[in-house]
Amino acid sequence: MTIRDIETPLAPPPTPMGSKERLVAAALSLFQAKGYYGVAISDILEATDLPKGSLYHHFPGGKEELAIAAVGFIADEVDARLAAEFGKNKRAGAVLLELAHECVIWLQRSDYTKTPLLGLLAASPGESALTQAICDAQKRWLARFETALGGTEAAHDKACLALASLEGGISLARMSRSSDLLIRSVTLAALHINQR
Amino acid sequence: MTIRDIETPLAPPPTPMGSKERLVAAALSLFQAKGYYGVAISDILEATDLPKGSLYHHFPGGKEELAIAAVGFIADEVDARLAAEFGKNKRAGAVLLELAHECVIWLQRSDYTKTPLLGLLAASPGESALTQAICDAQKRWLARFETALGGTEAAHDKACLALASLEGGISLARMSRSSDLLIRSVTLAALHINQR
DNA sequence: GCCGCACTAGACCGAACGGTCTAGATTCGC
DNA sequence: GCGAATCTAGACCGTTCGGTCTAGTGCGGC
Repeated sequence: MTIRDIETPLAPPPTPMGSKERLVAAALSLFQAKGYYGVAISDILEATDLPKGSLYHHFPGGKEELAIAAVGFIADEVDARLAAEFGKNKRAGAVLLELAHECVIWLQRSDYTKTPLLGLLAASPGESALTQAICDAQKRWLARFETALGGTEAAHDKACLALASLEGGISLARMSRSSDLLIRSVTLAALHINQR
Repeated sequence: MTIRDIETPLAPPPTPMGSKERLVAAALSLFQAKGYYGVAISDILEATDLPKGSLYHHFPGGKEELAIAAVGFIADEVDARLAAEFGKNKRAGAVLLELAHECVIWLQRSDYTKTPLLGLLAASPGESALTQAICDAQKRWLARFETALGGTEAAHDKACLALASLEGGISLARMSRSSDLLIRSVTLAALHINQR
């Protein structure tokens, strides 16, 4: 695993990443693969080829602060993506499908080791700031779907189904090492969401 | 955390559990809360009040073998439950809802620290026997839904949606510390599944 | 030139990790 | 009653963990 394996979903970095950005990118990638406890600081340092001093300079809060930054990064990334897609007046089901297809690509690229969104990061210390950050990210994504679907009570339900089928589908896909189950569950969910 | 906090979903143990069963039960409960890497052997021993010698006597393969046993336990438990429910000729949507409601109870009982099914255990060493065991469990549950839904291609799709919405919904619920999102996504999925 | 600051570099620390091993207790067939 | 098998008990081991700390490096303004 080197820093080159880590790609931001859209917009490959035009400027060479600084140490801080590289740490966040590597941390995100590793956490998505093995969860919070499964990743050692030394793993992250190895992936970035940076010494310990750099990490604790940029993230005095250590592992948890870095993890929170990683969550914030992916949260922003996906949120911006959702905003852009919905801005084109796309139907919610179509946006969900698009997001799912991108997740499939990530899954395949990582040989089904990485969980694209936040799934595995949920294996984190309970009641911590990290858990809160993950929760916030999910709330933001949920809200995007909800407002795009009209903001009604039914829209809320549909948004829940969208996100749940996506996260759940990713989990099933990663375990079975095949994107099939993810595609199936998400397309069916998209179908239902697009109905009025 | 004591052994008393751990409850099998149905059938509270009539006979006092032996050391081996207690280890499996405690391990399952802890793994569901913090994932594979998040649980130390010492945590399990503390929860069961058993010495290390006992663990390595019953599970010479150590942590991973114990985790596999825990996965097998919950897999059988849920599988048997599904078989029983489907045996009553219940509609798949109704069975899904029932399972979800049981998950809600577990979530609430654990104050949203435990992930009822296998979600968090997915944070496990890739390519291991443990990952395989998790995958097998999910395959079995999926097959139950699939055959109950008629065994067609559409049935397969619906089964995927059922499991994905359940696992995904659990994840959302745990993070938000509220069963609301789980209920919403699962009821919507159940609705769709019951349609022909 | 040179001072100050942001950052790199990695030795070092105590604690906790998973796992091994030997000694003792208990239970069982006979 | 007794010996073997099963299980409990916990000291012990080497490794790795997250985190601290001091020394050094490079680059900016002045």
